[in-house]
Amino acid sequence: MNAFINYLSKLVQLPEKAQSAINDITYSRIVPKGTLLLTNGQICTEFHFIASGLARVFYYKDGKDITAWFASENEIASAIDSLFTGKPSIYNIEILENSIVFSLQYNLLEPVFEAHPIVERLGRLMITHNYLLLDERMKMYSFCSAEERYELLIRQLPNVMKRVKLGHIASYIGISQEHLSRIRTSYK
Amino acid sequence: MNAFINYLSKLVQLPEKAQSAINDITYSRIVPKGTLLLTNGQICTEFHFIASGLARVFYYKDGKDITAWFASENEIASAIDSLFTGKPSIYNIEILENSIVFSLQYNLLEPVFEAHPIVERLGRLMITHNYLLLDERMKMYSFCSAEERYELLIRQLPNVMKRVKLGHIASYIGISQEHLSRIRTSYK
DNA sequence: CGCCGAGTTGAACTGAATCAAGAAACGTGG
DNA sequence: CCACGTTTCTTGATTCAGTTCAACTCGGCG
Repeated sequence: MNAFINYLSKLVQLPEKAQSAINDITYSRIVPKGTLLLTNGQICTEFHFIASGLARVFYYKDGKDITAWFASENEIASAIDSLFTGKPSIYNIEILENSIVFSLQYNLLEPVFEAHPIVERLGRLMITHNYLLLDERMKMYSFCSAEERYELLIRQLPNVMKRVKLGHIASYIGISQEHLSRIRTSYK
Repeated sequence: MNAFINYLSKLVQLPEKAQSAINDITYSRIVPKGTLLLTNGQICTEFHFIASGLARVFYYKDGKDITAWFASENEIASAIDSLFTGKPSIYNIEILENSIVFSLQYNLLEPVFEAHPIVERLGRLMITHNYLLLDERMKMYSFCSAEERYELLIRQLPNVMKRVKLGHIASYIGISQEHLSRIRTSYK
């Protein structure tokens, strides 16, 4: 059982057959730091499970690079806007550290859903989980000051914080790099 | 076929049996303006389909009332933080206009999922849809000015805009009521 | 050494909040 | 149908959080 199936198995009990059906449409590889798994404008047809390493999802707004999401060990990185709609994505997916990535080919998933309703459930649970995360983030965004957002972040993603550039974090919580730098130094 | 089943049928083709299984755990009623379908601290066990009328989901942050979501005709209103986790909700659900509401008892849904995998799919698609909406909103939040957010809003929810109080809209887009008032008058 | 990217610091500026007061709109009872 | 209080919306003045731009520091690396 590989790292990806192991991750999925924590969400639902997956019978052997369902496991191998998923494996059949998934491939794994070592991805070097700096690789772009997706560039904006492309259609995203895979979703990526980061078995080890670190990825960042970002987009451009008025030429500025805005971090939308970080995905570290045992997390998912994908351009949901494209994956679920079939339209070109506005997101880029960048690998920040040498990583082991499992990529599931979403466009081959439909027959697996048909054959294994348990996988349908798995999909539902995974989206639900991410929906709750996003809802949490949304609440933090509206009506938290820059300081509060920073404090929440170091509680929520302490490990990621140490591994990424300051500018990436700043755009993730919606403030300028300079201001984040000041907040940070004012804490001790 | 009632309004709720009709709505669901646009997402997936629902066999008769699945329809009646859903109907069995759903009840409809007329809810007068001003009713609170949920108060924060309660556990939310139902999700509500607004067949006609208007609802608002909100929470309190430092004593201030913050709108998290509007749901008008053919939309869903629920406290997802509680519904999907079983924990008490931070949200309140308020009916803003006399409404016809279909309430599905979520805690009775599990056996329906078991018996009808198509309903599992329905659940997945509904969450996916809402996830994309939230993602859209998140992007608008980060890195759009108050004006830009207002403009986006009148394009996205033109009908809701005319029916709710200014303060509700202001907190929905994360600005003060006074500032929204100024923005609004500066447009013509 | 000297360059280069990343982070820090400073000063001026600005978008938006807050506080406070007034103007409309609304509903209710007489 | 009007008078009243209550709620909602607008307007003004002040304040503040956070941005912007520019200069500077620091550590790594050819």
